Amino acid sequence: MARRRDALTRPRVIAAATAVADRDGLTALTMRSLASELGVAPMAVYHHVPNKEAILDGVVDAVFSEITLPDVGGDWRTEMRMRAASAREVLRRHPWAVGLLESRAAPGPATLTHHDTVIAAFRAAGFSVRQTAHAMAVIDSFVYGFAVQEASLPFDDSESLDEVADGILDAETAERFPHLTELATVYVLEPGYSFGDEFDLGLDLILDGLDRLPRAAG
Amino acid sequence: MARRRDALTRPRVIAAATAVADRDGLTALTMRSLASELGVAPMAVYHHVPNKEAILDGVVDAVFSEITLPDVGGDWRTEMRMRAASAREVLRRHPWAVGLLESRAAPGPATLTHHDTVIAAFRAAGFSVRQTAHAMAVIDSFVYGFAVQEASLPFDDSESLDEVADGILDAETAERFPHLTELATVYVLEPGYSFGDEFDLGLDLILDGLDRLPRAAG
DNA sequence: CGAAGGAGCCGTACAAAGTACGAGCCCGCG
DNA sequence: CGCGGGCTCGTACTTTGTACGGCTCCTTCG
Repeated sequence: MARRRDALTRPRVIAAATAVADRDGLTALTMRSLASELGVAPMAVYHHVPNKEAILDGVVDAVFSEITLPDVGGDWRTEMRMRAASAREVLRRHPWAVGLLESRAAPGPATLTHHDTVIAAFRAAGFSVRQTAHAMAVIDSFVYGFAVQEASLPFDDSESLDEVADGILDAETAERFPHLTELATVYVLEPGYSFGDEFDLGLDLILDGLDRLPRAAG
Repeated sequence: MARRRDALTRPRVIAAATAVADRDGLTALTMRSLASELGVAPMAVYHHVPNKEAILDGVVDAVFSEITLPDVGGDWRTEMRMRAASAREVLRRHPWAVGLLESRAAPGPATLTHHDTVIAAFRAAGFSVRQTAHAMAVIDSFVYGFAVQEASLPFDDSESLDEVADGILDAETAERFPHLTELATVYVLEPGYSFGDEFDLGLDLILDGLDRLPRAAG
């Protein structure tokens, strides 16, 4: 099929789009920058993809494919903790992907595979269909929402957030938002704090809650 | 200050932007459509706002201001349930807002007020600073993530999702994703199902988990 | 009451981005 | 060796954000 060397393909287009978004941000991902990344003229891309929307769909699905799938039949808490951690890591590697999720209705094959496998893992652990739906809704909401918050953090985790705080927490602000200021100064701004740690705390809280549900088999 | 009648103001600009986004979607919110909504020439807007980014910042803050604040000193579970429900409802009214959250680093005054009040409510209920941070991280992640998922649903909740399902769940798909198909057919596609119900379930699970934390005073 | 000044508004124009259209090129097959 | 068609490209049109400078009308002060 590949007539000439290094022929363009849909996967190569998607991969290049991901690379550009990772490197320069989602807004920098234009048909022209993408073509440049591929070493090709802008219009060449359109023979492998109908439009930019399709590229974004493909990119989201590619991101999903990076998430490690749970082992069906393994301990569900272990597997789900692993999957959630992997999802968070992937979404941290591609922060722009979270914003894309919201606008994409049609899931791709990797996304469907992901969900199917997760459902299988829950069912194998004795969760009822209904419980599985509940469990996935909570966990996925938490993971996505956490990713949204991480993406909107103005610093790159444990970077000099003092500077950032200084910009926001001036004297007047501190007076108007005393509780926010307290939280920031006595906790968030302490050395060693990492918002990322909240992920494990929250996830454990949710997994504990799910563990408490009455279940058929263990 | 308002020299002529119906003078443009920053709040009016933000409100009009919100209206356009609600009515026609975020992509339809352009400087030109916004100006048209205001009955004004495109460039007129720039005398009240430095650029489009500032409008989006303002819109996000305006959305936050719509969320009902918790009553500091009230029962924290009741208050937080109410706040979360309000937040979800607001984000359902403005589905495009979720995607904006991710790209906006600088919080506006309404956003700061919101967070400050929530912190105050937790602290008043006996949560330590650290526990408050944990609690907010879980709850907010859940709420945002749930909103993301709701926004990406291809149907308007309890609309004819049979049609949508028919499009996705053809014979081949059903074979490749058996667990997904099972979940869909025996639960999601049953009459009376609403993804929104998962919100209350998940929220209760989280609030239960928070309730189990050792706390100073009630 | 009139002139000055500035605030608010607008018309024009340009750069960047998505993409339609049709021509050119190059490969494998006959 | 020639041909057909898939891949690529150049050009150009539309839409969007926004810089620049002019116009207009209210407010203020003499």
